[in-house]
Amino acid sequence: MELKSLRMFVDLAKSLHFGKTAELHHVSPSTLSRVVQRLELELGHALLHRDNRTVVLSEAGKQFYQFAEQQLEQWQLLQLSLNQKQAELQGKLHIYCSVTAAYSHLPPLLERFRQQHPLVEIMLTTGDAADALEQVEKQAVDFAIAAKPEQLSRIFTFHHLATIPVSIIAPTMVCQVQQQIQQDFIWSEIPIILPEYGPARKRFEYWFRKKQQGKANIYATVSGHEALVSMVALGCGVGIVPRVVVENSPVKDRVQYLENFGEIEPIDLGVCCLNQSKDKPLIQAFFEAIKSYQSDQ
Amino acid sequence: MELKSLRMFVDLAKSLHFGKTAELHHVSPSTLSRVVQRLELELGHALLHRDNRTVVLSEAGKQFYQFAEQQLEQWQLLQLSLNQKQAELQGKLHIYCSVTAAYSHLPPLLERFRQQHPLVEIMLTTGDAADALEQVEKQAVDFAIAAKPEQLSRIFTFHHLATIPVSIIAPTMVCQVQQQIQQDFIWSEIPIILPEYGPARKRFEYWFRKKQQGKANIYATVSGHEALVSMVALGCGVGIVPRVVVENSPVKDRVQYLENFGEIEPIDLGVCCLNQSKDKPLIQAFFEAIKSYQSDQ
DNA sequence: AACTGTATTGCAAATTATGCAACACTGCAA
DNA sequence: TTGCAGTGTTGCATAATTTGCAATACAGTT
Repeated sequence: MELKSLRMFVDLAKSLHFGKTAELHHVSPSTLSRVVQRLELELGHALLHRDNRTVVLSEAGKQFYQFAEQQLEQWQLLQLSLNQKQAELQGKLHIYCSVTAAYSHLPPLLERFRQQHPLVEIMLTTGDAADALEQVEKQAVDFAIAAKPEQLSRIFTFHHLATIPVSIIAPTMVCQVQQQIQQDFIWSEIPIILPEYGPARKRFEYWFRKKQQGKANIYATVSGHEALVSMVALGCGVGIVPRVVVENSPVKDRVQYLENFGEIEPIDLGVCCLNQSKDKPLIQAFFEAIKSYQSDQ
Repeated sequence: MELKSLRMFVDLAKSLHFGKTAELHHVSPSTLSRVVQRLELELGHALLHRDNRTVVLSEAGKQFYQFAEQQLEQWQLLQLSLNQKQAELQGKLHIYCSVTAAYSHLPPLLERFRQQHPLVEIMLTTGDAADALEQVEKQAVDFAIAAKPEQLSRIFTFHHLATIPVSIIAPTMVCQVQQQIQQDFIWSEIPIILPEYGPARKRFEYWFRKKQQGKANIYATVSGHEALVSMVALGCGVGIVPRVVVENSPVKDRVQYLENFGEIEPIDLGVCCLNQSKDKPLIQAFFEAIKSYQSDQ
């Protein structure tokens, strides 16, 4: 006996019309017919007397109607009570993430969390995505939005948020680099800009090694994907970054994606905290907000 | 949110042990784990704090526990109330069925019905199964347990009970008939005993016509499948009857089934009443008892 | 380090729910 | 009497969900 079924029955009891009630609940009349039949089976009594012309509540149906309204009301009271208790939660939450994630993935999660916990103060530190796990480990922050490394230490709890494609990008402006990629594409001659370390860099190294194209011509290593995009846009070289960083960059029109260079494994982006932290009320509440948000997608 | 899920949660809240509670409810621990997770998703709050060693109720879990117990109690009160009202139902119910059905199919249905409606008086008329629909149509009875004819008139409501195989039977005693069927099996020479009319007879006629074996040597036609079985047992001929009649006959050891003579369509046995009668409280109650019984099988 | 017991999860299989389309049916109009 | 309109039901194929096996993760104990 689902709450959804109870809501349908309550509305049917008021309208006494299968078609209209079905439409109200965005189901087909045949579905509503079966929902009612299942309720009747579970209860062991007919709830309605009906044929193709008339629908009336039976005596059992009248009692069940009251029961159903009561359940739905108690459910709402329970949720109100729980949400109010949650709203009472106070304190400060330290979050670390990249600039891009601060634009792309954090806002809806924060909105959901703050809806439920308006009294909790958020302190956000942004920086290089590759530093995220270290920040968590040092307990400089409560949790971070981070890319999952190949081998995640067992001291962390990781909750998946999104799968992020990684791409190789080049400048769109006319420059030596662009000429190089449009003519003879010799990888070992093209200046490459890499992150200092982190999942994107590891992917590039792995990918380049697979290509077996000699030594990479590393022009620069930068701290932070966003800076990397800027350098590529300026014509300094080609680079490898998560797509979402490009999409959220003010210079996204000045870079282009290089396609057809084989598969680069996407990044598993998620929320990451220490195992020992996950039972802390604030962190637990945040994880619940994430799950609640994700189950509504 | 199913009542079953609530019951599981309530027991889990008491035992704080997934394995034991799963066993109590005859499900696997993985199922229980998921049931709880679905409740948590639906509620938007964690109900338990747990790892592989400890399970404790969260604050939300404590409130939900009270909510769940309340729902289950109210559900029981509702059912008690409805069943008590049903028990108040009085009157007389006239039922017609064959002798065999009176032994084979009616008892559990009557038991279920009388559990729920002890004050209702039952009047049972037994007779030839082929007369069942006529008795209903004449309103000599309220309903009958009958075989569904090929074309059921639209004035009847029919509720399926069982699918009854139909068989050809012969005597086991040493006699002329048995010698005939063991030697040259010439159908047109074997004495055949048929019901006067009804679904079994129609099936035989259809089946024999398909066999294209000349004119049937009809030795006798009898009123009632039970009498037919007796005559076959006495060596008077072979006959065609629903298997269940044989199974409930005192002379069942004196007849044998003739196999490998092609498919005979089984009988669709059910409860049958007039459309205009089905909303009568007593008849409606009986149909509800049937459905309740059937859903417990 | 190995073991034990417990809760969780990937995944294939089983089960249930859904909606389309057809059906059954009744009241009404022609 | 026939045809139509509107309504609720049902067979069945498909989609969605649930279940349990087996593997996994993990913490406490030895």
